[in-house]
Amino acid sequence: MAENIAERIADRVEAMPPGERKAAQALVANYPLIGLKTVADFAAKAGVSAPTILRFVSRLGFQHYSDFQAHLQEELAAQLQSPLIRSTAPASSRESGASPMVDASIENIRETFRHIPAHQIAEIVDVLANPRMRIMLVGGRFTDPLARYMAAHLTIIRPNVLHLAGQESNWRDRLIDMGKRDILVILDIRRYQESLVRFAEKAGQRGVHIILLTDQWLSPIARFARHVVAGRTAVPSAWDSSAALFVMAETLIAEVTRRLEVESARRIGEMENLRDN
Amino acid sequence: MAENIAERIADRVEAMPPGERKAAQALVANYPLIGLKTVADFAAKAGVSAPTILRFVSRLGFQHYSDFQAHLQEELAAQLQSPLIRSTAPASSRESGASPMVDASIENIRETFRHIPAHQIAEIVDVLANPRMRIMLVGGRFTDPLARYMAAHLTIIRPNVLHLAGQESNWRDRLIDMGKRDILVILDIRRYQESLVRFAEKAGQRGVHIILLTDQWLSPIARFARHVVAGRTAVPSAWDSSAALFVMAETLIAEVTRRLEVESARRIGEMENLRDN
DNA sequence: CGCCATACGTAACAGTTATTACAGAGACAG
DNA sequence: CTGTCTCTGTAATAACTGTTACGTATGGCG
Repeated sequence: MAENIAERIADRVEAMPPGERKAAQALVANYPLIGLKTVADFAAKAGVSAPTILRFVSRLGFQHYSDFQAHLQEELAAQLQSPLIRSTAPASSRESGASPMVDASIENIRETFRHIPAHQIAEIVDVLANPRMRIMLVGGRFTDPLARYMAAHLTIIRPNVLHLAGQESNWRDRLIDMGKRDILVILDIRRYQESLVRFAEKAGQRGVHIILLTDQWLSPIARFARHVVAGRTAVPSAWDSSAALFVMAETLIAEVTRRLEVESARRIGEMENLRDN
Repeated sequence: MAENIAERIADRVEAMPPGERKAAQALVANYPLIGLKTVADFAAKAGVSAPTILRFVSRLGFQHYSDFQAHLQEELAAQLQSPLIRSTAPASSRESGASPMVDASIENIRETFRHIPAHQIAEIVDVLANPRMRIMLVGGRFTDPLARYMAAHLTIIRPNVLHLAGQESNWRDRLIDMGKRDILVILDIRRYQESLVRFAEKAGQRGVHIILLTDQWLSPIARFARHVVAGRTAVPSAWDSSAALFVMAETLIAEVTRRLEVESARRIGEMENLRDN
């Protein structure tokens, strides 16, 4: 379905009459641009008539010339999106330039991932991908949105995902139900919130598997956590940046999704069924 | 004459009226493919009418839309023919080591900011830093946490910041109080949520100043928005990445904070007083 | 040599497109 | 508030585009 048009041509070019073969040659010769022009232009370039072009695209499986063009455009779009293609770019603005804020964020992301061994991420993913464990997520004042972000994705691909929202008292009472089969993902950066620390401590005592995402100075929660991920947060701003932790969150989400591919596919299918009714 | 159209846009975008500026944004956001489609398609993507598109290309120095398209095609042809890009890729020499996910995220951030002129960010900051305007923030399924993140910061440095949480019906009823003195910050990436579009449309009709953070394919809300920021989202994952938009959010927060430095310092002082009692 | 099937182009048609003129909406100075 | 100027969308139009039907040419086979 999503196959390349160039390949499709190569497959069928032998079975084509001479005129259409000329069309095929002209198309691959300067692929794919003439395919985006009008039928008349295409025909002139190929040295055939317009109807021959239409018969050609019809043989490729497209009912309308516009379908054919749409397909070519999609291919082009995918190709242009791959980041490495940027010859027309002003090369100067490349290395830095954007803004100190952006440069610092990128540097933070790089540094954060350089200091984290791959096996540590793998271990966390193992834990998060275990469907028999219940996942709870909570964050501080500014990091709670990141917890929500993770929860929004995880809850789609696996069961038993819960974001602890609202007031501290709300989730403190949940402690009584928590135990060794629970995972607690905590996000906490400066200034560390006492309420979170207390909560984490009690959860740790009950055997909850704590995964902490924090900054490079390490929240005191690190003492109770089984896994600690430290992200760089320094940027030229009055605030600390959570960008590195955000990318970390997305990375974890992506990996867990990959791990649960089969299970989650079925799960998503069921969800869409439920939505249709 | 043989200059790049993207550069030509960057030169003249400041002198353009708002509608044509939206056209410029839409074109730069996914350059250059929408420029190769029909005027009507281009107009729909940009959220303006067809004549505005024609005035836009006219301002770029093209007498006919077809001239404009021809120029774009030549650029594309030159770009596609130069094979140096992929082979001499400098990204490998640079330590790309981390992971494809991280590399893609960094590249997305770079690309996003490269496509956004500095004055556009400045304009948005101007609006957000106006204390007489009320700011409301809302997001879609996965982007709502970003709205929360922005709200959490903005609400500290200035008054009248409100995150629209929960069900659609909750905020739809707020429309009646909304008008020209309101700013609505909307985050919306694929797959765009109908409820958000409807909400934005009605808000736009009431004169609300809409700032849209979306992906490179532009949410349909772009039609109603006064400011559109398009972030790259493609990563090697089953999900789209909001990392670029996250950095954009942090950048906006940082800039607004800087702008309001004096006012917010007093405000923060008062807040701490209130907390101590 | 004659018949048939396939391939191709010409020409007409219908739908779509770019383009233009015009009027309403909005911003701004007086 | 009033007039003016800029900007923008609506609607009509003229050019063009894709598409189809049809006739001609060509090559193979009896």
